Amino acid sequence: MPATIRDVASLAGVSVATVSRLVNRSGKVRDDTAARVQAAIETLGFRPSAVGRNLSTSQTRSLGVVIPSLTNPVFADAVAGINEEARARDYTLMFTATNYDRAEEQGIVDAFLAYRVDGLILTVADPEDSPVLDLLEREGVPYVLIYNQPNARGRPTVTVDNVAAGREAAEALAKLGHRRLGMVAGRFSASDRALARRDGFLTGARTAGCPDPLVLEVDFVDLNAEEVLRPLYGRRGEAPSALFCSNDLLAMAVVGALGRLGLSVPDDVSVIGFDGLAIGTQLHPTLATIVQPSREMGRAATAQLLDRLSGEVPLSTVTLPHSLRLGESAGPAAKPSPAELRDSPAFEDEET
Amino acid sequence: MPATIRDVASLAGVSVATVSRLVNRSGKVRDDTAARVQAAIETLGFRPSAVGRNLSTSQTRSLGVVIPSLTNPVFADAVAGINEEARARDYTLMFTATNYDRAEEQGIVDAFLAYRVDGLILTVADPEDSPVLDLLEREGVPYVLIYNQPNARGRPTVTVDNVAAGREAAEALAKLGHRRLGMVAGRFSASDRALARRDGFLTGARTAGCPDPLVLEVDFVDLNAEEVLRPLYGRRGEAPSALFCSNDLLAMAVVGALGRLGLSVPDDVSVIGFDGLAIGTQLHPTLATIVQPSREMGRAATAQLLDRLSGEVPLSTVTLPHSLRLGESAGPAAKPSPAELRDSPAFEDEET
DNA sequence: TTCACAAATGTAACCGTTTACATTCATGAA
DNA sequence: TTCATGAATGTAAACGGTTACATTTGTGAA
Repeated sequence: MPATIRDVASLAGVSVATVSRLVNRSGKVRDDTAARVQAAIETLGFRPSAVGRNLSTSQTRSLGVVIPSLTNPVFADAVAGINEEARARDYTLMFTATNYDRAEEQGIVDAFLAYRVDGLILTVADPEDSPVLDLLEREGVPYVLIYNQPNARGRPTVTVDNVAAGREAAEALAKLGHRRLGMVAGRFSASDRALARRDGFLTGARTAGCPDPLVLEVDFVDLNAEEVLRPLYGRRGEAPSALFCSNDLLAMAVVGALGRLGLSVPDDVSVIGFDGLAIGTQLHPTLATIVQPSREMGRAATAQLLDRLSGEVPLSTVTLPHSLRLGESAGPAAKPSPAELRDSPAFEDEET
Repeated sequence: MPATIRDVASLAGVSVATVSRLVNRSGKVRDDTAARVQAAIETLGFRPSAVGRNLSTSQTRSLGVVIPSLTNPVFADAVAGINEEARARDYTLMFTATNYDRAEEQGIVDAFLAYRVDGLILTVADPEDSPVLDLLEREGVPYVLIYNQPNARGRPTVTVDNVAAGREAAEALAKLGHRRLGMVAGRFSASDRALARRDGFLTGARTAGCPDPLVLEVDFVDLNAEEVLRPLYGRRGEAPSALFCSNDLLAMAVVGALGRLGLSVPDDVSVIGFDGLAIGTQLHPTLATIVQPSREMGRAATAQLLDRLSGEVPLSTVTLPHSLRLGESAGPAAKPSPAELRDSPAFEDEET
C-alpha cells in the first residue's frame, strides 16, 4: 500500500490541498512549506495515483490503440509513431490487436471504454459498417482511424490515397511493358484498403489499355502462396507477367512462392507490393512497393486526436502522400511469352 | 458524462449495493429486481467505470509492457503473445517502446506505476544494473523479463539459452566446413542477450577448433551494413567465410549488403541469424537462423505473471527451447579461398 | 398467528485525488 | 496599533465504484 497524499500532508504538517498544489504546480506554495512537503514526498516515496486523479478529473490521459495485428510490421510501425507522439505529450497507451476478429474488436473497445480512455486510434475492418465506431460516436468518445479508407460516413481517418496508389501501380507495370496484370489481395471483407487498392489498380489497367487484371482474393493469415499460384502458372500464356499485391507481406510470400515454382522474379514475373516495409529494401531482389508513411500516419493521427482533446479542434480526414519505390522485383516485361513452364519440374505432379 | 451506478440504482429503485452485486455477480439478487436493474442499466447505457472500481479495489487488471522497439518484429511477436494471454484472462495492456533509451525506460515505468498497473513485462538493456528493476522491487510490483539473460540477481525471466544457442550456431557453421568465423552484433551495452550469444559463439568456435572469430559490434539502429563490411571483405584471405548475426534483422541487412558488395550468399559467405522471424523463410535465400519462440515467450511470461497475481505463486526464470533452422543462407564452405574480391568492381573506389 | 432464520436489500464508509470556497496569515498603509 | 488586502493554506465535497455491516423481507415450523 503506497503512500497517499494524506500521508504526505500529515507528515509535512500541511493539508492535502497544499500537497496537491505543489505536485501539480497548480497554485502558489511558500518556499519553506514547499521544501517541507517535498521532503515528506521523498521520505515516503509518494507517487501520486493516476487512478485517484482520473476519478477526480474524469480524464485519464490515456489513449486506446486497436489494430488488426502486430505481426504485420506496417501496423507495428504505425504504433511506433503513435507511441512517440503520445509519449511526447505525456499520454499513456492502452493497446491491443484484434487478429482481424470483429468480436474481439467489440470486446476490446468495451474494455477501453470501461477504462475511460480519452480517445482511440484504430484500424477497423470496415468503417462504413462498424458497430464499434457507432458505439464510440454514441458515447461521444473521440477517435481517429488509420489506414482505413476515407468513407461516406465522414469518419476521421489518416491514410494515403489507396485508389490513386493502386492506379499508379498499374501504370508503373504497364510502363514496364506488362499487359497481362494480376493482383493478389487479402480478403476484401477484412480490409477496405485492399478493396480501394484493387479499384485503383483496375482503373489504372484500363487506362493503360491492358485487359482486365485477374484478381486473386486470398486468405492472408494462413496463406500457402505456392498452392494459390500453382494453378495460375500451370496454365500457359494467360498467366499474368506482373502481380500487384495488396501488401508487402503478401508480396514477399508471393515472391518466395514464385521462386519455389521455378519462376524468376522479375525475369518471369514482376511483383509489386504495398506498404513500403523497411525490410523490403534488404531483400533479394529488393521489393518494389508503394510506400506509405506508416510511422508518420500514426504520429499524425495521434497529434490530431490530442489536439482535439485539448481545445475543440474538430477531427478531420487527412491524406498523406505515398510514393512508388521501384525495386528490383519489378522489371521490364519479357519479350517472349513469359511462361514455358508447363514443362518445368515444379509442375510435374500437377497431373497426378 | 456517462451514467453512474447511482443513476442506475435510483432509476431501478434499488440501492447501489444491489446494482454492484448484479453487475459483478458478487451476491444474490432476486430475479425480478435483477430484471428491473438490468433494464435500468440498458436504458441508461451504464458502463461500470474501471477507474472507480480500480480505486476501490486497489487493483487495475492491467499490465505494463515495456520493450525496446516495435520495429523489430521479434518484439512485436512477443507482444502479440502477451496480448493474447492477457486478453484471455481479461487483463488490459498498457504499452510502450523505449527505443533503447534508458531515460525513456525510467519515465515509462514511472508512468505505469502511477497508473498502478498490477504487474509489468519488460525487456531491459541490462538486468544486472537496472534502476528501473530496482525501483519495481522496492515498490513490490511484480514483473517478468523477456529476452533478457538470466542473471545473478535472480530476476525472473522468460528466455532461451542464448549461450547454448550461440554455441550451436558456431558448431553448425563448423560442421559446414567453415573455419574463419565472424560475428556481427548489436551494441552489447544495449543487449545482454547479444553478449550471451557472442560468448556461446566464441566457445563453440573454440570447441570446434576454429580460430577466434572476429566480432564486429555495430550500431543496430541506423546501420549501414555495406560500409561496415566493405573493409572486412576488402582484405583477402582473412575475411570470415561465415557470419553469425546477433539477430535476424541484422542478418538480413548483412545478406543484402554482401550482395551489393558482389558477394554471393551462401556461395561466398554463409550467414546465420537469430530470432527465427517468419519472413526469414520467405527470403531468397531463406535465412538460416536460431529460432526462439517469441510469441510463446510472451505468452509464458504473461501467464506466469498473472498466476502470481492471483495466488502467491513465486515468479521464476523459465528457459524455453530454441532450435536451429538451417536455411539457404548457410551453406558449405567453398573449397578455394572464398574471396578473390579485391578486384571485384564493388571495391574499386576503396583506394580513392 | 408467532417466531426463528435465511435471503434480499440497504446504508454508509472508504479508496486517492482535485478544487471551490473558507479561513488564516503576513504585509504595508493609515 | 488597526485594518484592508492579497497571499498562503485549510476544509470538505465531489468523482464512481466496493463492501462490511445493518436492516428488512420472506419462509416454514411450531
